[in-house]
Amino acid sequence: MSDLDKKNSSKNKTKTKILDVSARMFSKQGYNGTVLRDIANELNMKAGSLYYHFESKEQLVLEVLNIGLQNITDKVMAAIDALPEDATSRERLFAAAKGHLTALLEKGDYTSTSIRNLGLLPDSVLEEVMVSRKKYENMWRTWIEEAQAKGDIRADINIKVLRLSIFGALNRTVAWYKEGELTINEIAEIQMGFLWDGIS
Amino acid sequence: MSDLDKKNSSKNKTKTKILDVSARMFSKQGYNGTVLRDIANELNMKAGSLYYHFESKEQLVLEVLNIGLQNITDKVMAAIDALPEDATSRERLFAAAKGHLTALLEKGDYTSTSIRNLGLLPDSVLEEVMVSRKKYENMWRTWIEEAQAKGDIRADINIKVLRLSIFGALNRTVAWYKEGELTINEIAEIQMGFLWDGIS
DNA sequence: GTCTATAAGGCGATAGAC
DNA sequence: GTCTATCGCCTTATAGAC
Repeated sequence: MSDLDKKNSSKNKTKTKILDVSARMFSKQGYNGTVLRDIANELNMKAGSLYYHFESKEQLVLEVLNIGLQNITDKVMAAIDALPEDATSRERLFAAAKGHLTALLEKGDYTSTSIRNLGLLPDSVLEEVMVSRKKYENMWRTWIEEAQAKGDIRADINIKVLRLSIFGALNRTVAWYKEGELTINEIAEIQMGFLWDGIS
Repeated sequence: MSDLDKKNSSKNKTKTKILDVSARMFSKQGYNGTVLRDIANELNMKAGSLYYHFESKEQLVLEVLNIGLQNITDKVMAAIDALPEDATSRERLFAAAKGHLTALLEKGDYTSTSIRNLGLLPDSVLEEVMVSRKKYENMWRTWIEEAQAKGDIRADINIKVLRLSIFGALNRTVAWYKEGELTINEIAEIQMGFLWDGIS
């Protein structure tokens, strides 16, 4: 039995449901603003029962964060891998942005838990999640450096500030995105378009 | 005696100190992650004593939020007012961004409390602070609309997404800014430069 | 696997002494 | 204005029945 099968087997169905509800509440109300009783209530369970599946609240939020980061990494990697070998820097960065934003807004409860709570979590949790977070950021760093090396991003551009500005603009989208008006891909296209081509 | 004098008179010195400490802790640890005993401890006081100055924790955070918004509005308005009559759209928006970022990073405890906690606060607090927040956002909306009307921002630019992207990029700066490397004005200049001129 | 019951401690807030 | 003392409630977490 593969890891994936195990994850979705009935054995762990309850655990998955707990994670889903937790992700939703952590991302909406914050880690400190979410109490285990609320999570249990939503599942018609009692708070104590959660401890059969998780050994602590910290462990629970840690799993949510790890799944979120995995989701976003997978989505962005898939978007990049789907590109042809000879894709331009522009295509590469726009594809990455679309993947990032899709993971954030579509299955966003897990991913936006980290955005909403980063800096507000117990230190022990933060430390554990930082490693994979740095890895994800490094992927972007690489793509941006390559684009600048090829001359597709001007040499005078501060790419550290650029990367942080991209994350800033994209991540903030969770605070104002409403389904219906613009598609996720359109928003990513618009936001990256500002940066790539300018607005003037 | 003017309002300003009253604010700084010895009569309200303690209240001001409580606000300062509260702003720092709310912005760093979040509203729900900050307990009144921590605030009192920092001031060599007991938690109960805070209630001589504030009627509740909600009232306390509300005052912090209002001061923060006032700070940022004042700073941005001052930056705009300092411009000559015939300033260009570019100068206007860059000046606003510098003012915004300065208020955010320099006296940032008050201002970043709202950024850090928005959506994680009691509804009653959120409602009260929304009015002035909308007013501030409307100032930006106006400047951006005027710039597009003058043709300084291209007609095909989605200015709603633009405004939200500017806030996203600028506000996120609180998460990574370190004194020493780049000045606040340089960061604002760089970030607005990406948007105005593009990076390619 | 989930329940009830409860421990052990933290929280915001209040009352009254000083 | 600040203190001590405490109330009433809520929180995470555990133990043992079912």
